[in-house]
Amino acid sequence: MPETARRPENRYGNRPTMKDVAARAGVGLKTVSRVVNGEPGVTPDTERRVQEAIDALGFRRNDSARVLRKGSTASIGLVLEDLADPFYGPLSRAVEEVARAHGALLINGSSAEDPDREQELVLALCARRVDGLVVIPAGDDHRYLEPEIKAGVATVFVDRPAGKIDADVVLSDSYGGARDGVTHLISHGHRRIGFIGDMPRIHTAAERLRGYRAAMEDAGIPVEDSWMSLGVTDPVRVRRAAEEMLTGPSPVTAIFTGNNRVTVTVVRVLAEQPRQIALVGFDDIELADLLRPGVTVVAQDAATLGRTAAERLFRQLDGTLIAPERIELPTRLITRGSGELPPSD
Amino acid sequence: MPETARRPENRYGNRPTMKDVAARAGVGLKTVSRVVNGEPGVTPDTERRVQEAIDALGFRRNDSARVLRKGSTASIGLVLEDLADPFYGPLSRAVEEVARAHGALLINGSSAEDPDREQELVLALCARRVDGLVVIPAGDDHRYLEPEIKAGVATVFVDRPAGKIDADVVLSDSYGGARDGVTHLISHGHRRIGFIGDMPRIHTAAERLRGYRAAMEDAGIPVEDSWMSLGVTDPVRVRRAAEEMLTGPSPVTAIFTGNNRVTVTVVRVLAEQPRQIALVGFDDIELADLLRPGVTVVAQDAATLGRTAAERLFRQLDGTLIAPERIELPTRLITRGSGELPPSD
DNA sequence: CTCGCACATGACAACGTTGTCCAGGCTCTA
DNA sequence: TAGAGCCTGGACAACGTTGTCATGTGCGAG
Repeated sequence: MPETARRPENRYGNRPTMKDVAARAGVGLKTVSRVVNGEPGVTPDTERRVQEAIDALGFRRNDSARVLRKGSTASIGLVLEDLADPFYGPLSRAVEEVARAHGALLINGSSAEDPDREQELVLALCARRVDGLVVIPAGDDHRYLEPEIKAGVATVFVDRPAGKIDADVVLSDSYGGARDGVTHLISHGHRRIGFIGDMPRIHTAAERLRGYRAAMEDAGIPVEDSWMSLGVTDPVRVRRAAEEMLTGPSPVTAIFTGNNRVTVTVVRVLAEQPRQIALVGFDDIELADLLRPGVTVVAQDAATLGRTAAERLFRQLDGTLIAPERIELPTRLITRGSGELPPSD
Repeated sequence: MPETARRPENRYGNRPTMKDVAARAGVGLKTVSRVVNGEPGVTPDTERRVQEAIDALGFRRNDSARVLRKGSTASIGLVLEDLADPFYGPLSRAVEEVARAHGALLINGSSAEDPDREQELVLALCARRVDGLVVIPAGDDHRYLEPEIKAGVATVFVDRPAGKIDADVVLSDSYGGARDGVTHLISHGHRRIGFIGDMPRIHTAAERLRGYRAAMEDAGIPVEDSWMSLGVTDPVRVRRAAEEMLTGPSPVTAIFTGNNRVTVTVVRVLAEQPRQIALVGFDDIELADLLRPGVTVVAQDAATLGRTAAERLFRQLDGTLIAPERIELPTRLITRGSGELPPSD
């Protein structure tokens, strides 16, 4: 039996192919293809016969083969830090909506803030020949993407800029937002203001820190080291950092927090304090308006971030876009009470 | 020129193939394949030559072709209601983690609670020949999936059961959870208790309503129609529904809410009321512990839901699993204050 | 020295689809 | 009635990879 088995034991059983449909309908292979794709040049009668065969066999076109033949996968990849983070939900959804409008599916993965995992994911997506990539970078060196981009994979970075390559970037004005937030605290009489943020190797964290420093400098306030806590996001350490700022030799009367997770923890800590401490947080958080006091935040619009990036991606694919660009979206200060508390000493 | 162009104008430019690598390395096509896949039977020297050619050309294996040949796509689909809903973030992430552990990518889409869109998405995923599907159903008839399941697409439904087909289901004990929550209110002296939930055509909503009714009946309390509001989730209508219950002829002293979105809105409404109204909500919400009073909830574990479903999916693929099963995960009552308020009249 | 064996390598078909091209049958017109 | 032109349908190659099998080479044992 020199002939190889007609059908290997695939995971997806033995699904009917166009050939099977053609045989059953008594027509040629290509005619089935025409019917399936709604191409012209098929008599209504033939079409009906083919359609019957399709229904009878439960045929469904194998897009893998189609992709191989056509070259475009009609899918885009989204690599973000953590799907479970409430900040990325709306962003992800916005990207999906745009993809859907362009008839593309969305493949997404979480990098868990690990550059290696980011690269692994991105390259896996490239191997699948996604048409484009929306990446929220974890690493700071994306030269590994150069051959891919050159090969035609549309790429847009979101939330943070790409490292060491020239690419489209869509981000919020972290620097300006943080400066506004801290200036807001200063305008309410605060001078000893703490900052708790993520590792400065993360671009947004560094920018927000820069905004904090700028606001303080504009007001002529020298910043003490003990007021700043960097690279701290897990609840236990944020708690300790906040408590130290509040009880140190030069205790702060207000805190600016660098992202939603830090803000949530600090809200908890402040709720336990005997005296009232002002707070402004970067990123909006749900129910912030219902707390007493309400939490004043510098809000960024995650959905717009995602939508803008995805639309830019598809414009790259259209060929409408030429040069990479950096788009910065403004933030919005939402006052709810916590940022308007006066200094308590 | 009867010969067709060697390379059509693909979206992804002209990427090098194994053939190109083979030519450059001066070896056969199959040898390149062996190197790329780490198969044995290649001299170190040959391997080095091939590897050099790969690096020089920036070759990356085309997984579309691989998929076509091998039959398995190493990817699974997740269809949920809305990626942006904080309840689905952790679920989605959990599914992704399990997929990752099995070397699979995750393709996901939002049905927006629209049965047609759900079907469209699911079938698109099937056409891509995903190995399996995790579906949070929007519709209540999934017979359209029968040919797919028969063809070998592993399928697990989450959060709500499949309609009219026999399939694996993983869900929370909505009935028991709701009954516990309402019983909790009754045990704190409430008799006029309101219920605000989603459309009863959604299984979880119906089950929670059933739990509410059961708890009331167990306590011998006849339920008045004006205490129940069904099919209402958007903030404006939830607000109106809540206000009507509070001011009607037989005003409620406590409210049980059927999901996180409803809970959030009701919390807002209750914060405006002159008298204190007790509240227990289904689904935990972030910062619920920081509100005054804290929000008592019936919590379900979205991550465990997702993880359980995904693990079951891969056990289907292993062939370890035979018969479809229905797995019900317990809920947990978390008391924080709002559910322990006494009746205010 | 030779036979056989292990091992490295490559030729070839196949996966299921789509693009190209050609054949046959029909209608329409001169 | 013959030729031109259109419409329908099918044969075939190609997409880039992997599985099967055949070939060639070198080496050790008898």
